[in-house]
Amino acid sequence: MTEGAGTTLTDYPRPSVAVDVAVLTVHESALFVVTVDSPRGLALPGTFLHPGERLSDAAHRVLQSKAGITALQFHQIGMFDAPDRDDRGWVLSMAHGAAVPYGSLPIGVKVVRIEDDRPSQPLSFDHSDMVVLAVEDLRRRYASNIDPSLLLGEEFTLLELKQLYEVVFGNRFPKDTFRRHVSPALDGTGATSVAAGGRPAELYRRKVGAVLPETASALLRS
Amino acid sequence: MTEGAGTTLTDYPRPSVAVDVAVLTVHESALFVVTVDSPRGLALPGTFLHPGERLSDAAHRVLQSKAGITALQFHQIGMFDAPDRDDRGWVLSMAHGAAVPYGSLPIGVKVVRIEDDRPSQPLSFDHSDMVVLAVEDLRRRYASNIDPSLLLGEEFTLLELKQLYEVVFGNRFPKDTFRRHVSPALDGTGATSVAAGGRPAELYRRKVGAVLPETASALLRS
DNA sequence: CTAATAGTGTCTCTGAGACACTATTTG
DNA sequence: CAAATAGTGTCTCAGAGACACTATTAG
Repeated sequence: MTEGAGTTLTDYPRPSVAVDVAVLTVHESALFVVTVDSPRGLALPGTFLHPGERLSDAAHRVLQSKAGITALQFHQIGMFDAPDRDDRGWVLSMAHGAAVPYGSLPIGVKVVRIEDDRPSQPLSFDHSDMVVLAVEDLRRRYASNIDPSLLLGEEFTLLELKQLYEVVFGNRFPKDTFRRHVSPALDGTGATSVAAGGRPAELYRRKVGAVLPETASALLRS
Repeated sequence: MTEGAGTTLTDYPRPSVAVDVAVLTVHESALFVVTVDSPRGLALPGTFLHPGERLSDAAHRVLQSKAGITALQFHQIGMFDAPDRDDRGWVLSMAHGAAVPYGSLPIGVKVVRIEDDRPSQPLSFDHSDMVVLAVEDLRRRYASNIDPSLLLGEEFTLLELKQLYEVVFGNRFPKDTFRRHVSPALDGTGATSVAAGGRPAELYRRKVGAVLPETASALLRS
């Protein structure tokens, strides 16, 4: 690999490498993405990579420091490499996706609604494109596994799960069909949620290692 | 995004950014990946990013210069960022995947067979992991579209397509079931291939914009 | 009781996979 | 003709989606 034959690195000018994170969340039957105010306008939280730092560590660091957010997993969405994408110079940015429960966000965090799979307000740089890709990645992951980002807690009712999936995929699902698609990947605890004016719903847990069948994907993407 | 508030870039040390390419091809009923000899052993073709260069341009450049290969599309597979992954220093590498027909490879190109979804010989650095991800990406793309990398030409018979898919997915498919899954995404030309000891097969073209249904994915991944 | 929500039995109809048949070529 | 490969008609059975019914709570 990688150039020449020696044991020294080339002395080409090197790019700055940044990390931007699209933190998605669900609230009021809609998807939202966390944003911060920057000198260049509304943007995703981002930072430059520190020496020797891992990309996911930088993603973790910037969420903590700029928004007080702790996310469990970061997913590489794509490297944005247009030479003129940042007018401060040559900056490559590794876009990351993450998802956190709305209730875990610190108060004061700015979120932008996602409508028609795009941010409802334009973001700076190429950050809107990053959000689009992050939503696609979220759907791909949610079509294979049950709420892998733990937007719901460890236990949840099937209604809660269905409503979450309806927001993530922007679709409606019949309750019986939805149930039969996802239940093979769930373990029912005996416990029930508190009744909300009707029969109490059973609480379910994700089965360890369970994956949704390909047929579930067909339903979800209608 | 991205640190501080000013209009200047930070003066942190910057990583070298490399591009490595896993060029996959199909030959003798098996998947292969193109490799090059490097001072550190068998490796994927790779190069450092030149100033202002796009990642895909670097991928194109390294294939041309190191192996004489021209690929049509490059897919970002993942950014490999372990700080100690390269003993020459701090080198991030953007792994790319590509696929080219075996017949388009220049003579003398070294290929390594892929067995059980891994290179049959260990590669240097983290390049074996890159190949694993490139194969996954290839399958994801081939499950959604008909031979999107044009490993077959513009026209092909259904037998050729089936054999290609059997290699890519490491599966066998019944000819009639396979046909019924893929034919909605194909246009039949009237023409036929030259007979090979039996009835000549019709030649098909990819329908523009056609995608394979989710159900096809279930068959392919058996 | 009624209202409200949770969960399931069951019917229908599509369509995937299997099998066998027909079609078209070479020798 | 036989042999070989291409392509299709059709049968069966699983299962997805729809509908309606039962179950369990609150008031």
